[in-house]
Amino acid sequence: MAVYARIIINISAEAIDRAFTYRIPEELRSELGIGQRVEIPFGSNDAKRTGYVIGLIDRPDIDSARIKDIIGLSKASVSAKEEILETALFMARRYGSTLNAALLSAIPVKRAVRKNKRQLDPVAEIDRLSKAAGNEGQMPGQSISDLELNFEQERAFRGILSEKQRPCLLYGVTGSGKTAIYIKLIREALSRGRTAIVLIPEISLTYQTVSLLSSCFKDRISVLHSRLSQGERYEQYLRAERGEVDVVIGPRSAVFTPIPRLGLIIIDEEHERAYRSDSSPRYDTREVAIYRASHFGAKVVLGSATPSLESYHAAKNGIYALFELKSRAVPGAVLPSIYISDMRRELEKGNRSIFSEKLLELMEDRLEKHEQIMLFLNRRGYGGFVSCRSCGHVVKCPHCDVSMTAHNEWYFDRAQGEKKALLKCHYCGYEQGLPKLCPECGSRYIAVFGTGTEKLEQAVKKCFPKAGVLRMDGDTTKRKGSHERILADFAAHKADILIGTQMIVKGHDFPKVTLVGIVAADLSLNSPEYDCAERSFQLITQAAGRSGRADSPGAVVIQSYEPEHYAIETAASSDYEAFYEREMSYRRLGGYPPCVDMLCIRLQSENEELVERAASMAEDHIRKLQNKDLVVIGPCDQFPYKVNDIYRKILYIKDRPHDIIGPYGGVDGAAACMKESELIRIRDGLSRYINERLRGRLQLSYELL
DNA sequence: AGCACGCCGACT
DNA sequence: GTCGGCGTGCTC
Repeated sequence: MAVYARIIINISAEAIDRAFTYRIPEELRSELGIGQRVEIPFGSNDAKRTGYVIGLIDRPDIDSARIKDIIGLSKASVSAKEEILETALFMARRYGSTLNAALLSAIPVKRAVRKNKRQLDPVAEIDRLSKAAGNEGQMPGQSISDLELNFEQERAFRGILSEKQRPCLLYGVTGSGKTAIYIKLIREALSRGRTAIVLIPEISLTYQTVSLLSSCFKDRISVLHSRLSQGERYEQYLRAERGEVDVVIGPRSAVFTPIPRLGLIIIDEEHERAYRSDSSPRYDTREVAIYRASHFGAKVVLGSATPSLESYHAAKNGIYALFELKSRAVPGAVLPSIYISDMRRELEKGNRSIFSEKLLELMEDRLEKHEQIMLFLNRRGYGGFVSCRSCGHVVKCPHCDVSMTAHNEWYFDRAQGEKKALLKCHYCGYEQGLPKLCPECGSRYIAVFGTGTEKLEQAVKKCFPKAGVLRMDGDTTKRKGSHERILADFAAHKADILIGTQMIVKGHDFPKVTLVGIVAADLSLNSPEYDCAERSFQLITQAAGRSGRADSPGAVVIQSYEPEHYAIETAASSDYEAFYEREMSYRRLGGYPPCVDMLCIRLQSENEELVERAASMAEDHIRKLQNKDLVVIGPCDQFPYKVNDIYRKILYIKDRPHDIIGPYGGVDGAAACMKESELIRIRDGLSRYINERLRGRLQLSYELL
């Protein structure tokens, strides 16, 4: 019986980011196991701390006189299954976080469920919400009891089953019935006595999938909602651990569910950004899922209508197995006809409105036929920015390095005792009134430029006064339940036109929608990220995919000032393959992922001088490594440079371009080991180097792209 | 992270 | 002469 335990202390600091050895008291020796949470004395004053047991040993590995005794098991004892523990340790390695931070994100903290609060059964809750949204948990034309797959679906299903080793990428056009395949796969896993995890980018945006799955697997399912309290979440975690459920649905954190006999992980809408964690450890859920699955005998299925370049690239190189669905599942449903409106031409023709002639014409037609319309504009608020036409001054947020956005609401200016139009900062929420005079030059010619959803709504109401209009964006969905309310009303055809941002394009299925207008397709086309074309392509394709999902044919109008851009052209012709080729050649040329591995180091501090010095030190240090395979880019300002009075710098390090990529590229992950060790080397040296020279509040984080 | 040890400036 | 500044190093 082991006498000593290797323990990670619950402090997230690099300096103590390693295991410490403690003696296990006699009475604990039989019950103590790997993954358990214990209390231990730490430091010169023997402060009581918690820690996780990550290993058991018989002989001391240091001078035994220095070894202290474990105090006991922690009361908030959530013991991690070895599977979860190993996955966490992998994350620390791969993403350069501390071991403790990795454990914290993989293991929930025990919290009591508040008893006075009405306890919601998450499944019932989803059912209720999806009923409210008018989706009776059914896909049009397909009932659940006799889930029949068409030829393509059947072929993909069989193919995935017979793939024993590799992760499977299921690439199926919008409306092709990927969910039906998921259900069949889950049933198959259950029939073998195995369990499944279904990952979705965000519960509230995927009622469709959730309600369909929950009606199929009734009481053996657990849904991890973002609205669950920590206690409720913990309870679901325990249910899974005790083997009371067979299927867990949830956002990225659900990949850590300690469900026994895991046989299948499905990642729906695989390309979504939400699968990357935005705080340390900045893990990529897809990689974590693949790690867990491949080490513990489960299968991974990634599904998307617009696969990420990484995944498609991996599939093309045989690292993933590829399965395609090229047609829509509902008999008679076809992909929509797509029109591009060149807004420069519209201007030439004297059309200065928000709508192109084509869009206007089709809107009239649909309203007449009593069909529904969705208008997508990726900017909330009334307008874009506020600027002075006389001197060019732009009103900026005092706390962030971004322009303020005008809103169609009143703001009461207490200092001047008058009502003004509201200006909001979309990064920190700061509000102020629209100045009457330019604060810079005093001119009266201060005006709002650009168009947001509020202005679009105004324009629609003016053009079609009889049409029912709903708007769904960050501002109209702030209150709890308003999200569902809007969707339910639209599904019940209480409105003809739904205007909205990103959130209306994801996974909704409104059979009566036969027209989708993409009002400003190039809004995000020229943002400064290397993958902005990919994101635009995905957004346009997903938005277009909302049209004509049932048997009446749909249309899509894409409005753009840059219609010859390949992301728009290929999205319009629904040609993913062409987009992929163009985008890959650009990534190859520019040396961007997935053609190279890229490490992104973010530095932030309230002290501007500090970030700047730290950033140039970081650069200095990496250059000194003299590794010819590493290319340093930057440091440069992160966009926005300042958010909430915190200054942000970013540094990119590219690894030598190589063709075989992907973390678990090789079956044994040889490629990954090289990358991980390089990351650790950079990280270790880096923080020591910076800390030697600088003191003060500086945050460093790492992301691997 | 937190704490002790240690070596230089202005103070009861 | 001592109190206290925080730079440095260690924690099983």
